Amino acid sequence: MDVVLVRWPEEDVRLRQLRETGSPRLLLLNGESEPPESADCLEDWIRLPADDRDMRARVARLASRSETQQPAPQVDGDGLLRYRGRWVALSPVESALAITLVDRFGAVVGRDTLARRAWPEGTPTRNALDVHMLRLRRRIAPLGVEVRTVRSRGYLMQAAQPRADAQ
Amino acid sequence: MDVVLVRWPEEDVRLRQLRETGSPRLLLLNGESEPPESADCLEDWIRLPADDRDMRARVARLASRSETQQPAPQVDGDGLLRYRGRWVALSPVESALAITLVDRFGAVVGRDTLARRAWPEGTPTRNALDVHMLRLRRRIAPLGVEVRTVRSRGYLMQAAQPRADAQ
DNA sequence: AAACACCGTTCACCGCGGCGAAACAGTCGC
DNA sequence: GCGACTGTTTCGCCGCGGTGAACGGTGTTT
Repeated sequence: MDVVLVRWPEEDVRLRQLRETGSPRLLLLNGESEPPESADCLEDWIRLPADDRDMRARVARLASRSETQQPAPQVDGDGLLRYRGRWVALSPVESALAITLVDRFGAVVGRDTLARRAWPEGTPTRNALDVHMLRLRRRIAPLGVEVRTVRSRGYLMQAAQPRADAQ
Repeated sequence: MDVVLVRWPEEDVRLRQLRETGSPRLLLLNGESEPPESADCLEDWIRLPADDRDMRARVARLASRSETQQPAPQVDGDGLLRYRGRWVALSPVESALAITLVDRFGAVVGRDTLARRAWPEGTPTRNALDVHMLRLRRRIAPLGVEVRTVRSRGYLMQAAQPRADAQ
């Protein structure tokens, strides 16, 4: 959803409308005006005159909040997994698995679901899925994407978490 | 909860700790630093030198948000306990216990209620519930959730209280 | 006050099964 | 023929659920 810029306090009527509809909005404070008191997470403000970078950063933050979703990777028609401007090539089996995982990014996908997508005719062996998952993991690691195992439930793809093993 | 002021980018180690614990924080940007990209509603930033009113306004807004936001954890259909954007996988028994506790987040749940939910056919031994509760406690601790004992009444799940002892 | 029963915590251990990972082998395309 | 892709076997770790036991705090009884 687009972030709306509102001059404040001049456009307070418009501001009230935006608050009701829940639109993300950035208030542009003129001169010595008092900052608004709203605690709404979709509202922010900046005092004019403002650094252009700062304004863009606040707009971007509001936009990111309004989407609520973390950005998911994409698998294009050529078997490339794209994420944050970078990509890696996937093999056919890995593509099928990645598409299924990306489709439910951040949520668990069952082993049976993955197996059906990758081998509609029937899984070759129980272990085949494990091995391909291992290969997929290693392939996508450089992009900052990881596949976590949820024991006896399935696998989950997400943005790589900062490792806590440095202790 | 008090709002913490963090110099940025100098104190990025401290910032990471605060993000993990979910403490509201205001980043003080030095000179020409780039604004941070976090979309977290409990994080805000301001560029130095700053108007004192503006700083107080942002601190007040963060404080207000941290008070109004007391989200309960959620147990999704795949046995993941989610809290503040992070999650841990629970075993089946732990899921049953966690669902019951989350259902009455902040209130006491009797041992018999928990036992019936986890073992509808009857508790295996007297000790089973205690052991699983111990395991659940340790599992959810990294999320900042704790289970407190109310003697002869039951257990209570809540956001982890800051420890009084040094760490 | 001492003894006791009750309740809860924590640890060590076992059996089972899911999953990870390496190594090897077969197939296909350039 | 070389490398990429795929499938299989094998080994072994570790998560999970359950049990017994030691330990400690609390309230009650004698």
